[in-house]
Amino acid sequence: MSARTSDSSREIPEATVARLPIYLRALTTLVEQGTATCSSEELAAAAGVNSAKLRKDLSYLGSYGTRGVGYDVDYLRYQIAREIGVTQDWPVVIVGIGNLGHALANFSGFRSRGFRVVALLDADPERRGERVAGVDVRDFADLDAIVREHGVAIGVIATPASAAQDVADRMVEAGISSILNFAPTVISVADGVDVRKVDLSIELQILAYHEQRKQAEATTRVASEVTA
Amino acid sequence: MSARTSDSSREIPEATVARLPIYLRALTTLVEQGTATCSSEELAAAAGVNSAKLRKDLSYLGSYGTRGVGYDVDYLRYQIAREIGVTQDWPVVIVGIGNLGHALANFSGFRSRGFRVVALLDADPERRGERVAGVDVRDFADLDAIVREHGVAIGVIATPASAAQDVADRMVEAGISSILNFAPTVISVADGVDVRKVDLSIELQILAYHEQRKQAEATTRVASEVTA
DNA sequence: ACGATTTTGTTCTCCCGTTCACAAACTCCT
DNA sequence: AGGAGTTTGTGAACGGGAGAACAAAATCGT
Ligand SMILES: NC(=O)c1ccc[n+]([C@@H]2O[C@H](COP(=O)([O-])OP(=O)(O)OC[C@H]3O[C@@H](n4cnc5c(N)ncnc54)[C@H](O)[C@@H]3O)[C@@H](O)[C@H]2O)c1
Ligand SMILES: NC(=O)c1ccc[n+]([C@@H]2O[C@H](COP(=O)([O-])OP(=O)(O)OC[C@H]3O[C@@H](n4cnc5c(N)ncnc54)[C@H](O)[C@@H]3O)[C@@H](O)[C@H]2O)c1
Repeated sequence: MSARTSDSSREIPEATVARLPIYLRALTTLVEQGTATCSSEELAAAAGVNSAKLRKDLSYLGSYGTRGVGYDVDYLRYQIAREIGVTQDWPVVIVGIGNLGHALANFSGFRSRGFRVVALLDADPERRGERVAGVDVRDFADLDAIVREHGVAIGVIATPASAAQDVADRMVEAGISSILNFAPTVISVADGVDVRKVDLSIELQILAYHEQRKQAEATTRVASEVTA
Repeated sequence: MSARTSDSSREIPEATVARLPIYLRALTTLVEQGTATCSSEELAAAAGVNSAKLRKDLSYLGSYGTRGVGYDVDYLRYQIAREIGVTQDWPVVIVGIGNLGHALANFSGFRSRGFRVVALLDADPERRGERVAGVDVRDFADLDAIVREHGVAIGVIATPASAAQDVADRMVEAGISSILNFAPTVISVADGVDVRKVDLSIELQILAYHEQRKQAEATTRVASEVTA
């Protein structure tokens, strides 16, 4: 028997995967408000998307709604959490405990959303011994042991850009196969390793581009009104 | 004469706009290394994209390369910077000076990439008087005055999610028209205002999804090898 | 029991973005 | 000068995602 497609064979489009966490969050808010059911229209509004898109996204997971009624908030929330994989807890290591690393280590959203910081690592001996949010800062050289011990699959890079590629290489070597990179540099990894980046400067520059356009637009409008 | 399209009328696709900052960074690195010219192949490799895509992206800005030679690194860098709008300096305000706000205020990448933090604002009186990276933490109520004084167009939200929508509303009211939101919540704004979000939890959850897939895949592969 | 009403799940169409492939344009060497 | 070699800029084909629109399925009221 050929197991060509895996048993949970539904292939979920990347664009949909990126939105599932948003739906999950919106549903969690609804649960906290005591809402039992909601329509695709309501949930879409809460998530800031088109309702047709929401329904299509959910249809990739299965048929969890009831026509004429809507979705059971708690049930749908569980189904999405299961699909994403956050019903289990993911151990995470953070490398580079400077300004940003401290903020990340203190970030409560990790724990509450299915992630657990099992180690904080830094190359600088000065940093060590410090305790951030209940976790000791340890030597970067301990990476292998920690990954093996906790079965860590996800690593966060918060070092300067110059160190990011090296850290990524060491992570992959240690067995990590998903990396979230905060350093402003492109890192390359072997096939099968996922890298996502969070880049403040890029986001600001995108905003600046549109801002410039808006301002140019406003200027030419005024100019043309004057000449009219 | 109808000024239907603005004078710099080239409409740059959103996907391209999002990549221009990456090219800009790669070019800056090349300049620092003393490289005078580079081919689309080299630059694409540095930026982590396909070279055909790079060339098409650059073609929206104009024809700045030389066939058979490549691109003049410094010239192209300037052209991209101008197109994005980072040849001028953009004043920025950060609201919510907690863990993350401190890290952002200390982030050197702001200054070096065409942005200047002109104010740090917090609603908590306890925070005030503190000086972070040479800027005083001030009352959130001062927002209007600061925006007017410095002509601020870009605002960064680093408050808890519960305050984000309110902060966004106040920002827009004050005249800000581009917002970078770090709070894990959807904020809605009037037409003409751009919002971009940076969301750590979402990024981690996307990684978790793929990680789960990889692990399931590995398990079924082992299983089928055993039965084979 | 049955029609009116609501809301999902899905099909169909359009558009944007990616990639291939190649002619045009430039350099360099003889 | 001219041909060989390189590299850009772009036309064309292709794939995936967004949104409109609607049939199917459920509830509710009578
Ligand atoms: N601070 C921010 O708000 C912010 C925002 C966006 C991006 N970033 C990026 O995040 C990264 C970290 O920023 P930061 O402000 O925290 O910098 P930082 O200098 O305060 O901290 C960097 C830390 O990484 C450690 N480090 C350096 N090399 C290392 C290595 N090879 N292995 C392990 N640890 C190593 C250093 O000892 C230091 O503690 C930078 O790349 C920065 O550009 C920061
Ligand atoms: N710490 C992180 O690494 C991290 C990562 C991702 C996202 N976030 C998000 O960023 C936000 C800030 O995180 P944090 O860890 O810095 O939280 P924090 O509680 O340390 O800081 C929040 C700050 O916002 C201020 N504030 C609250 N309401 C305000 C208002 N109405 N106007 C102005 N200021 C107000 C508070 O006084 C406080 O100083 C949160 O939404 C968090 O979920 C944080």
